[in-house]
Amino acid sequence: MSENEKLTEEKIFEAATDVFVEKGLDGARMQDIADHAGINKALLHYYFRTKDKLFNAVFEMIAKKIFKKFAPVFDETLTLEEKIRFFFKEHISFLQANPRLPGFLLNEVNRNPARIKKLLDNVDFNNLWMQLYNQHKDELQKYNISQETLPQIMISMAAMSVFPFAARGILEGLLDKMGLDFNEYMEERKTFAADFVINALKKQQKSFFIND
Amino acid sequence: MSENEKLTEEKIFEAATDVFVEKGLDGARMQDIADHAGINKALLHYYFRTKDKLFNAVFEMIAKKIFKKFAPVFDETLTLEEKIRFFFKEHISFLQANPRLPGFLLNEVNRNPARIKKLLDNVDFNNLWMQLYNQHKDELQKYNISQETLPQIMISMAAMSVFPFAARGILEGLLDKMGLDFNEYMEERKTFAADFVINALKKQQKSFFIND
DNA sequence: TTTCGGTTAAACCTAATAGTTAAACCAAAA
DNA sequence: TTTTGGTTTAACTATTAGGTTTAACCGAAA
Repeated sequence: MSENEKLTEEKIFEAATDVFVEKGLDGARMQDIADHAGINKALLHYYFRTKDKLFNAVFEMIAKKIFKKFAPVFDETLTLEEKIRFFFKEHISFLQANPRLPGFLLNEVNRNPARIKKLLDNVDFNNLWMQLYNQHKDELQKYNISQETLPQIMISMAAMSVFPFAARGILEGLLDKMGLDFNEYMEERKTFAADFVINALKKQQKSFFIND
Repeated sequence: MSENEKLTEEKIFEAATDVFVEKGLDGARMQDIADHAGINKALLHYYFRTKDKLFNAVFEMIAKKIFKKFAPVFDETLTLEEKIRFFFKEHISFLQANPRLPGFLLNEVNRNPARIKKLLDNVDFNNLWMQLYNQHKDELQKYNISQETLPQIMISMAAMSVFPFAARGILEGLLDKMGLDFNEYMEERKTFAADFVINALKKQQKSFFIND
């Protein structure tokens, strides 16, 4: 019984995820979610009393899933360059498998910024930057990168990875007109973005060091 | 009379722009737009028969406004480096004055990609890339940049400029926790992004050239 | 003064939607 | 066999939203 219950709840949750991601909070319909889950509206409300509760559950799950994907950047066992390559490879791969998540998350957060507050409050970003800076102190100093520019760099990396998916509706059509395929383009981008960022950082090193 | 008519139409249009940008197509209410415009619902429908027609008018205006801001990149009178600096300064300034436009545009295009098709069909991108490539042939060859990587570079630039605004709901809270102000951050970003991209490109030059 | 076009007010229609309710259903456990 | 709990069916409520209608209003032009 409780087995069955879990199964139904999961079925609902997955259906709700699909519908909310595709249509957004405002555009989603409870009937549509019930249909997707293969159940009826009464049962849907029996499990998740209101649309809002259901949405919050879905939203929180997605937000956590996405933020978790940034974690490897704080993994200690890799060099800076390795981290950058690893990040783009992993992060873009994740987004290729979940291409609609960025647009969904960004839009819903913009509509209601309070939603993300709770999740953000659990993270000490100042500490994270410091941790990251200390992990790569020598590399960063060699490249003449101060702790204050770390946020600019990190946002730039996130931007290069996430933006094409958030702008997919435009980009896909644009690439299509040039005979390019979005997925191939993103495949290339994994290495392009890594090279791009690494080059940008290396160029910042003090002039009396020799580039290799 | 016709003067007055134009004025009312503009009033409605501006109100509709505000409401649609803030709430999105699904979240916007015709009554809300009428209230913002200081008129009643009957008159609103008298000027723009349906919500859809009104939205399309607003959407098209915004899309054109945004795309126009990319035009300077194809201006012939600047060097590549000048263009890059000019682009970030101008584009980020524009977005600072219109911070919600990116999120709005991206979201509505993702919900209904067909919306952007018409506008995209009027542009010959292959030709634009070629034009751009020819304008800076010597610089690009010196940096060892092929015509095929131009789209990657352009998207990266768009990403670096647009993404922070599209992700404003998250970024603002994040920066706040570090004692940073979003607007100051974006002010810095105008030069950071330009330096970043220029460095990345310069680093690509063939190894037997000397970086300066 | 009359006419006319933009405008208002208010009631109205219709469809959709979130959420509720109550009775019946049914498979599995007691 | 009886009980139980997840499930269905289907009708129902209340509310909201897009859009319509009609009569009245009002300032300016003829």
